[in-house]
Amino acid sequence: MNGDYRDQFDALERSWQERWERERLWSAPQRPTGRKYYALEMLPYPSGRLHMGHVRNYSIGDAVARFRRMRGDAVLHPMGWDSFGMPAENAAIQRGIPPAKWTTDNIATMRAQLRRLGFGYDWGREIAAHRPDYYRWNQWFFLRMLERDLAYRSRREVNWCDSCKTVLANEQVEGGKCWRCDSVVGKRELDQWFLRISRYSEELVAGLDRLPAWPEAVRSIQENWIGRSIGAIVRFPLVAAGGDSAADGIEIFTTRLDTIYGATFSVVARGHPILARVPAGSPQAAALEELRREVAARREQGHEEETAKRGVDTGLQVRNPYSGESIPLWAGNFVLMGYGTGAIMAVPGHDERDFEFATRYGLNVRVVVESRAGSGTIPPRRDAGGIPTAAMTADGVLVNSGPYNGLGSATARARMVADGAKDGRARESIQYRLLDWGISRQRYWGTPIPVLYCDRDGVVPVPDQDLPVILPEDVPLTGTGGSPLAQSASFVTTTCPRCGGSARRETDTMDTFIDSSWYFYRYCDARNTKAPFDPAIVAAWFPIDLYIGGINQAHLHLIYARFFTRVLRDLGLVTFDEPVVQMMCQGMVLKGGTAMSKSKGNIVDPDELIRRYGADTTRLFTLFAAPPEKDLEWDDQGVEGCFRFLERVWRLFAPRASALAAARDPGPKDGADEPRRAGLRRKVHRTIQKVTHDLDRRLHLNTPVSSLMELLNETADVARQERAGDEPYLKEAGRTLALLLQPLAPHVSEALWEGMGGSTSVLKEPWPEADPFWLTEDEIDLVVQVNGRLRGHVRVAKDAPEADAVSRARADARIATHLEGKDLRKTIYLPGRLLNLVVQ
RNA sequence: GCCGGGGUGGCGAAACUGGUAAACGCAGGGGACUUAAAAUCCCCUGGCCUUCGGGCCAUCCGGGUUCGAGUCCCGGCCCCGGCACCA
Repeated sequence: MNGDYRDQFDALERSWQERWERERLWSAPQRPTGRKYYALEMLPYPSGRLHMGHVRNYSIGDAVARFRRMRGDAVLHPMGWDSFGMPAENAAIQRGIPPAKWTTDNIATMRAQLRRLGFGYDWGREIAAHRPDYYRWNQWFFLRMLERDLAYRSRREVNWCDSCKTVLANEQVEGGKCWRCDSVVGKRELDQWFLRISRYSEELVAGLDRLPAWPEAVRSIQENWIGRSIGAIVRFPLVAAGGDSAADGIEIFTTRLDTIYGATFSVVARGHPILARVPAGSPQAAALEELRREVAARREQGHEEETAKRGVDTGLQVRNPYSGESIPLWAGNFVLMGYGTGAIMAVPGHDERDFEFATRYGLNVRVVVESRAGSGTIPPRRDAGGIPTAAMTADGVLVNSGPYNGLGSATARARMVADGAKDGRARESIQYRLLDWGISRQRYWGTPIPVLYCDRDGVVPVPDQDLPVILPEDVPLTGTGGSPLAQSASFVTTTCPRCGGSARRETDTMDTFIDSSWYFYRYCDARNTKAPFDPAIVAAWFPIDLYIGGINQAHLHLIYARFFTRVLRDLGLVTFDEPVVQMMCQGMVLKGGTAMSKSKGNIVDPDELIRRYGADTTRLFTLFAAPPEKDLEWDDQGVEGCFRFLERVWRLFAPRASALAAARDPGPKDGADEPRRAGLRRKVHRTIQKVTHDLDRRLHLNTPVSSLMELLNETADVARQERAGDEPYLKEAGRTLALLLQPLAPHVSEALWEGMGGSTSVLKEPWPEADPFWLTEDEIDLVVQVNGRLRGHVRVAKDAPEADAVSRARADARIATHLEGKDLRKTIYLPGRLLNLVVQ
């Protein structure tokens, strides 16, 4: 250990990386015995090269993994590749590189980058989604879901990205645009495979309350996304020509049953089955057809829903089962077939949308809820003729509501649904915004969906023993649309396992979010060829103690992962509901105030940083510059600062390393009577305490770096005036620094440790423990306040009686001036901390 | 509009459960070393006033609770994120 840090960090880092791998230090046991820790970071898509977001994510995870390792936990810290997806296919289309080659080349590059950063992964558990030994289990899970009616085929309107030529799940449409290519998403009606995530809506939303160590933002996003509404379904019978209630009718969903006496019309979605009752050839039928055509055309082009509400009077009438009144039935563009029952009762007096619609078409507005006196809600605004000019949407007191007059809204809702339930008019209902997960993709680079179509037997699942259905390689990729697999005759043509006749394979592939919905289980038992994993091994490693990734996955991957876990539970493969105990969402890495991107030209290249400063500096800066969950503004000079810190560590300890290695360790209370040595020892032990607390309980990674900088500064102060006999104390400081640095700058940590006599990797050393003796002092500087304002300090014993502290304070000249001529009314005394003198 | 998260020096940020606001770092200023520069090392750096002892004002704004509030409560402003014809 000598020479300049600058000249040797590269060789030093590489040699320790080799040593970690040679000694297999990150190889986790097949099954942990004793305390375990599963540290997981979101697996990367192999896009080509690592970006700073990856570096930040993985630096945080590696710091925690190294810390836990030194604390003695069996640590599982795996890495893998989310390697199915469209960029690979686009590379093939644009540059003629086979997707598999593009993908494996990128993986090789990025794996080398991860190694060069020194991240401690158990590479023996590496997985890649595009490999048949992984995706066969996607197929296996799909078949299990098919058996349980959790996977089903349905024709419905789906999101269509015309640029990506594929269907998108709702979760993958952001603000009406494709999450991947940002082009406008339209609607198409297609036959698709769906996973019945809606069966778990209630569980998924209720389970959020049992995730206290998840960020509030993630829970809130998921809650909004699932969108639970409590209300009632009410049956409105159709009014027959003669005025009687007909046998059929419509069901509406409402959260405001208390306003039902104000329903002056009803509106159904343009695809509602009741519209079959509109007489063919009637003017209403023609108008309806016109509405459908217009809306469909606009939607296909990606104009989501129009802002203007439009509708057609169907000429049909339905009967309000509470008031008995007959009201007109309309079809409207703003009612969605996919939510609730596809039909609403319209209460324009108390609902803004209904009011807008009623105003446009001159329909009646009736007030049935008045604001409660003194409630602070605004009463319905009315024009001179007493006609409301806006909807009053707040709860209040019922009027014009027959037997329910005078009741509060909440009471009325409860009573009305109970009354309705008795005679079948209404029933309580909870609706969710969350729709089933459409997983069919008309693309090549994904998991083949393991079903086939037989003319005789219909949809036939591929038998388990025929898995995996291998993704064929002889497929022309043109990007012109349609499922590429349909072009491979040898793939499509097969025989039906039931009748032996000819059959066609499904040519769509699975959404790649399937791949990442269960990969964290596979890590536990990554080479299992008989099953996706051994439940006993998963039981030993789970749950994931800490999962780190971007918050942009909150309503995507993080919901799918929770859904899959529940499916696995129902399959008997796991015994818990939630896979992740603690979730951390790291902030973005910005430069110049915006996210790094090629188009903005503000990219910082990890390789360049490693070349100039090394992995330790790169990691240290990403940890130091901001707390993990906040966005990090890149600062080239800040990076220099972190490099300087490591240089200073080196300069302080390298020249004296062998002397310190030879020095004895200080005894428990050695140096206690010498202020500079005692001061240094106190700093050492306080630093241990602070760093441990921040890493263990708070997961703050920026403050430990600060603490270690402080320790270095104080050690340097002592060393500057070094005296004979200081070696044991400098040794303690240096060795402690080496140990505490391991999670943050592991290579320097190892070199320091070795230089000062360590014979093994720091990873095998126990995490240091603070000695309580050095955490307290007998005499302390007591803070003295007068009326809550700092006026000075007095030196007293740490447990001095109050009277002593007060008399010492009075004796202080400065404090005394603030007490002069005033009465001491009260004293607040916290021994060892603070004295507040309240005077008047 | 609804839901969530935030506003602390020139900048990134500290401040554990209410107890010395601004630790640590960056930038800036001054000094040492040097023929010089770089590097390194040391000191200073929230604002205003000062008789150089210190005093006053400061954590988005306005109130409140408290001996004491960046931290707790009420009201408001601004920024960021999510959802948004969801009945």
